[in-house]
Amino acid sequence: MKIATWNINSLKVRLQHVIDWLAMSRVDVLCLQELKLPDDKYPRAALEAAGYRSWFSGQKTYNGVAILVREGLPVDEAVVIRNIPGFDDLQQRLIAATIDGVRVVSAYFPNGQAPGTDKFAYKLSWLAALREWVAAEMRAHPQFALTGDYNIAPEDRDVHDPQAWEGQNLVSPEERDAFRSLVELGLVDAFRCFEQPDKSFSWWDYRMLAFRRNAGLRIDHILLSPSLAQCCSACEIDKTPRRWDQPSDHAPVIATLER
DNA sequence: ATGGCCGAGAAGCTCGGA
Repeated sequence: MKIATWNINSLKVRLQHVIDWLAMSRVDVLCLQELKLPDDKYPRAALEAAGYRSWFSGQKTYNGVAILVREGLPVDEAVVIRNIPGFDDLQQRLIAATIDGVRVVSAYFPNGQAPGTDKFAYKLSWLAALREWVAAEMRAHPQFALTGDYNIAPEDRDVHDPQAWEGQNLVSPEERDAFRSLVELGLVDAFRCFEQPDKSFSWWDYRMLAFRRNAGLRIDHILLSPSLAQCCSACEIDKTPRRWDQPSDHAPVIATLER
């Protein structure tokens, strides 16, 4: 089973990219973030024509997440969850589904703007609620994958210029502590299970020719429960669609599970 | 030189993103 996560920064603009990338990557599950469209504008039919069924939680203008599942894979409709249970939130940032026995989460973590702001406080409270829910969810689902745009670069090697970024949003100690607290639940960063090129990133600013200079951050992640980590044979960032015309600023991350 | 680029939605601008 191949699972991928991709922040597409508007599904309306990037629909053809998603369809083209599904055709070339042949992933079984694709988690999307930043749909930026309401449920009634979701392009369900076009994605079904491409061979994928969708579960989604949309929102006008901002946020919005989806899980695309290749036709033929069984999905337990009864246990699809939208948003973090018990965390009252108008922003649509999380959806979870059980696909062929694997609990998969597509999450769009808050950006946080800057340490000290209200948005940063919201990010930390969202992260705390996520941690509590994930702890319970892992007990119920031994095969568990937490994928998405974390908006956290967990270590300095995930940052193109750690000195310039020190203390800033996305790399601050509070955010990295929250990331570590997820790892302490037993989750494994699939990308770091394998040899990777230096300066591997998943996001590059649209400005300053950042992609050409590889001035990026690794903020999109696939964290796996121990039993899934054990059967993970590969994890990579696919920079191909970042080179296409009118790209998303993020590249997809793919994990391969031998199951 | 702390802005540059995008997308969305309301209007030729502001907000949010990371």
